[in-house]
This record gives sequence, structure tokens and C-alpha cells, in this order.
Amino acid sequence: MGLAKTEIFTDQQNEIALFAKAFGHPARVAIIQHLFKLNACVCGDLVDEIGLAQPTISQHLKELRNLGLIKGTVEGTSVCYCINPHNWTKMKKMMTLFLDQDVPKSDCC
Amino acid sequence: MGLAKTEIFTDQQNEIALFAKAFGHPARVAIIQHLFKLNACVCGDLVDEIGLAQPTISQHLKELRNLGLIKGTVEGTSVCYCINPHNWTKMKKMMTLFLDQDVPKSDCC
DNA sequence: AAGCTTTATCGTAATATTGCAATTAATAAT
DNA sequence: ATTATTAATTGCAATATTACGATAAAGCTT
Repeated sequence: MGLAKTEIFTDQQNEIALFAKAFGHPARVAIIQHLFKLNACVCGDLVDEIGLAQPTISQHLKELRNLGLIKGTVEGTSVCYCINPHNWTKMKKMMTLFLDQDVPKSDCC
Repeated sequence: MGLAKTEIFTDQQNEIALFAKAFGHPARVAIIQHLFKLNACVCGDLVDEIGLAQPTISQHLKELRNLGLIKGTVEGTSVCYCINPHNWTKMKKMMTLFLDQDVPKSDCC
């Protein structure tokens, strides 16, 4: 069906999955890394940097923005994107909690 | 097209995206959490615990296994799944490196 | 106002993902 | 050997994702 049964999972599980999905495409990983590197970036620069068509980048940016991980500010005809520090930190805490579960010292089976 | 253009990204970016995609579904998040909690779990128990059909769980387990994050050992008619500690740690390092980028102290735009 | 630049949106095609019923495979139990 | 149990595989339908050309929207520049 292509439709995840979110109702049978906890809010936390669904939220982790949503954030993870955002990082589940290399273009979005690249966008994030570039925003961190430059601490701000105009959409057109990302198009040049990454090498996907402008509508495609715009779509990826929209997803990241809808999740609140980045924010865009209009500056004349262009839009300046950057990391949303507050939400990034919140997301990081949640993901770290998930990733940092203790690995067993002894093999189980 | 539904097909990611992996060739234009770095290996690291593609790898982060692959791992993130694995966590991009709440069922797989739930499976991982359950495996950590019990430090081993038979496939059928996960079916009961999570509430998706057996083939669906089996499919999710296969994805996690293909990535090397979990491993399954046949025990009679059942299969015991557990976290692969070595690969989990490797994956965690890679994801942490990505998540731990310094958030800017000053807003950019 | 007319033209230019930049980004967002729409429409669409191709591919991927999710989920399950039905079946198969493999072992255990009788 | 037959039957029961458990997990994997197959096949398929529904939905989601990715990508881009075409177009629209919004703000500059002259």
C-alpha cells in the first residue's frame, strides 16, 4: 500500500521515523551539510553545488522546512536558507537517545 | 522518477542516507527498540508485539539485516534476531558525526 | 511598465515502498 | 511419514518518492 500504519506506533517512534526519513535522501544530507558549512545559503547556490534541477532542490528544501530543521528568509528575489538551531538540537536529542541505546556486551544468539 | 541520483553524491552522503532510510519507518524503529530491550527476539514475538502481518515484519527484518544492523540465527523452526553490536557502533559513529555539526550561535538570516 | 532574476508550484513519468494473502521451505513433534 | 509450527518468498494493489519541464509568482532594475 505504500502507506505506513502510524497509528499502531508511539509518537516517539513516529517522530524518529519522520526525522530519519528526512535524512534518507543524499540530496537532503548534502543540503544540510552545506548549510552547516556556510552557515547560510541561497537556494540557487545549492542548485549549483549539488547538481539537481532547481525544482528538485526546492522540493527537498520544502521538506526540510516543513520539518522545521531549516528556515528560509526572503532577501529580495532570492531566499536565504539556514539551519534552525533550536529544532536541530531538539531533533538531535531525540535521535541520539535512539542511537545511544546500549549495545549488549555479550552476543545473544 | 523515484530513483535517487546517488552518483552525484559522496559515499559518505549516500551511506548516511541509507542508514537514515532504514530508520525512516516506525516499524523498523520499533523493531530496533524491542531488540535492544530484550537483547534478542524471535520473529514471531515481534509480529505479536508490533501488530503488522508476519510477511511485513519479515520484510522489515530483511532490510535491517541487509544493512548489517541486526543478525538472525536459526533456532529450530524459529529465528532469533538481535542487534549486530559492531555494525551498530559503526553506524552510530557515522550518524553522530552528521548530527553533531556545530549549530551556529548567531542566526544567519 | 517591461524585462530580468530567483524561487515556488503544477503536472507528470518513472521508480520505490508498504502491506498482506497465498504459498513455500525448513525444522520439530507426533 | 504426517502434521504442526515458524519464517521467508512471491505476487500484487495502493500509495509515496524522486526528478524535471513548464509555468507562475515575487521582487528587483532600468
